[in-house]
Amino acid sequence: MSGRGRVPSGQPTIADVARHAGVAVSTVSYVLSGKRAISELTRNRVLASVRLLGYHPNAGARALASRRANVIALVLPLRSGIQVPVVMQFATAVVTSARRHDHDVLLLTSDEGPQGLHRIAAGALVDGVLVMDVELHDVRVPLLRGLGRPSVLIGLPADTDGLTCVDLDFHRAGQVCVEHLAGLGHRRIALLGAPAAVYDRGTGFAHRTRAGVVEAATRHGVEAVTLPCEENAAEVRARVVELFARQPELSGLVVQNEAAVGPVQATLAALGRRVPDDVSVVAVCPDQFAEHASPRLTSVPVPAEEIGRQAVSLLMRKLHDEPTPQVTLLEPRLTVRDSTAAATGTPAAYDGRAAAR
Amino acid sequence: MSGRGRVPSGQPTIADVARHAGVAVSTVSYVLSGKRAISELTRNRVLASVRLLGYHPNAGARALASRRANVIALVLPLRSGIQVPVVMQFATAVVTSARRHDHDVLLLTSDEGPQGLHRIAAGALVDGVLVMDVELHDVRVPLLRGLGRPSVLIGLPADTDGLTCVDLDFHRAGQVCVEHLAGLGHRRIALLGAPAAVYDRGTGFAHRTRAGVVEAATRHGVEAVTLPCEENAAEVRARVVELFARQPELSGLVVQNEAAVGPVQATLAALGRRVPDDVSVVAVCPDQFAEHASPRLTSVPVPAEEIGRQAVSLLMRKLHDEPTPQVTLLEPRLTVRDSTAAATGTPAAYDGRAAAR
DNA sequence: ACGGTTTGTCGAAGCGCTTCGCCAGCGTCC
DNA sequence: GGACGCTGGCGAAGCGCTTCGACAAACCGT
Repeated sequence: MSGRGRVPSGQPTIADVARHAGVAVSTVSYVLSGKRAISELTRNRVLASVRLLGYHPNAGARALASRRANVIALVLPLRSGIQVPVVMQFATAVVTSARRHDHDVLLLTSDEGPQGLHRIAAGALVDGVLVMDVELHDVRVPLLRGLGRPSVLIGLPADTDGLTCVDLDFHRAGQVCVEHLAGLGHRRIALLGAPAAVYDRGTGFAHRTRAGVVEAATRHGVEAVTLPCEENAAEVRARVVELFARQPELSGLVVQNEAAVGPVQATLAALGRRVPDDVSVVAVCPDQFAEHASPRLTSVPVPAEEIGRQAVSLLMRKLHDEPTPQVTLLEPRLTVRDSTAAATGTPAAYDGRAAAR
Repeated sequence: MSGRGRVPSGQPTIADVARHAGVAVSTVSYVLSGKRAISELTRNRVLASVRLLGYHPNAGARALASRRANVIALVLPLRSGIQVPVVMQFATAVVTSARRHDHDVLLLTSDEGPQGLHRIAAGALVDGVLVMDVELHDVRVPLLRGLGRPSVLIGLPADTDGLTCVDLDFHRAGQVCVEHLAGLGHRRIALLGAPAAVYDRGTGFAHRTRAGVVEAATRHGVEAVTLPCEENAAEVRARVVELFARQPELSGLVVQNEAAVGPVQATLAALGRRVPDDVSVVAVCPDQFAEHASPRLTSVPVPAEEIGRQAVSLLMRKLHDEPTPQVTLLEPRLTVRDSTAAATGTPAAYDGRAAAR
């Protein structure tokens, strides 16, 4: 009379495997998790049954019983001024790394905002959270602190206390670009940066790069101008023209704006300035992009893949209650290609007080 | 003596809510799901307790009991020749729509391959699957057919039997571009397409666009050349130069390759061909991209957002066992901007047998 | 030969939720 | 006024898994 009979799911359960292998359910569980010693003989019988029946543990049941979902959340930005290909690279690196740690990735967009994070975490849908594109004073930071689940940030907020953050060392990246140009003898350079909105909302990487550029320029006695730059061709052209109007002797350009790279090259060509003969260009952009430009660009790539991998492994460490550093900054590396060359300008152009500006 | 005492999770459970509201657990459940009538009075008491305690249902428990995870999988490509920004737009549209249907999105990359899909589906981690970038003879298609979970494909495989597919009508898109150019009087045009690899692996959109272009050209008595095109600037330049070598009278260009658009414009400028005075250019690319180019490009955008929304709502329909059409093709729309204009070439150039080729 | 470990396995108690069946109380209709 | 149908609510049985404690059996040293 008890036949309440819900339809069986179709998928074999751990009980089916146990029955088929002639062991207890718990034994199957221990074989699969390896949390207790099981004899070779039993293990093999169980594994054979698993394969034969095509058994896959039910994720919900597992999560419920073990209090671990084996899923992490990835919060991606979808705003303007975002380097789309970098985000994609990053996302795929995260998914791939997470899989290596036997986790899946739940995708969230920033626009669901803080309460999205809360919902996910409180509902135990995910064990931890990866947040990308963190701003200096990000509203999500306080939330993350009290989330009750481990999290790792990509990017550096102003106050990193109690957090775990990973990012490229953009300050150093700015320096590296300048040092490269300075080493080639360039004495008047400019940084063509991200759109103004990106600076305005306090996005760390833009500010840090600019600071690095300015600092290194000062240190090397190089005159440096920094300018934000929108992402449309006309605007880029205007900015470049403006730069050369302000400083005709300009011979080095650092471009941290993927969308601007093409237009910059076009504009320089139109102005009759050859790259790298008259103007050297260093870009902060993905390697692939730099390779495909013409001439191939000397660049400092954002190592999205490595940041992704690092972020995941830091998060895994936190999930296992292991200690993690608060801040992990990756060393930038500059790849020299065909867009930079030694300065040819008259040395007189460098009058010794260039660093003053 | 029963105090086996696992640590309580910290999060309030449905039992806590029930106790606090002075009702049965099932009543709380019914209030929250709305699956049975509950009096206004009780409902309000329960909802108040929910808010007060900050209750969020446990996703795992819910999935286990209801056999629905309220999660869908999104399989994204990470191969070359992929229009990255389109993919991103698409992904965010999917996440946003899914949230509107009270679902979350699990991100998979194609490289985990078929067994990744199987793992996810068999483990009941997701209720349904969205697969992007489907090829004509995609290995995943047979798998999807036997997956036991609903799925929706973005893109059109050769055989759509028993499937549900959404895509832009690329064949029509090809036609629309040609019709626009033909309408402006252009009689010799070319399609600069995706990288050769994309055609080789049988990616539907590339083939369909090309077919549409060829078909419409034939129909309108326009001479059309189609050429694949790699994504680096030097290669693009070579292709464009080649095109004009083969056909000096060329006055219309359809570009279906986002990365090529910039270099195409640069090359045309270098060849002394003005856009749109000498050559009209139509691009198949995101609107944003077309807006940011200079001159602004007449374009047929891939409506990633709408495809994403459609895909999600089709999947939801399948999850509720409602019937869905096998193929949903979205009508392309062409936006005229500044890169196309009436042909100025000598009418003599059109000798009446142009359609022959 | 006998306590004491170790090793391998089992049974059962949940994890937090949904859903089914049941029933008390009411208004309704001949 | 008794049979009937609704409404609103309750209790309990799972969903499929993990994990704890128990416990035979094998193995040890003495």
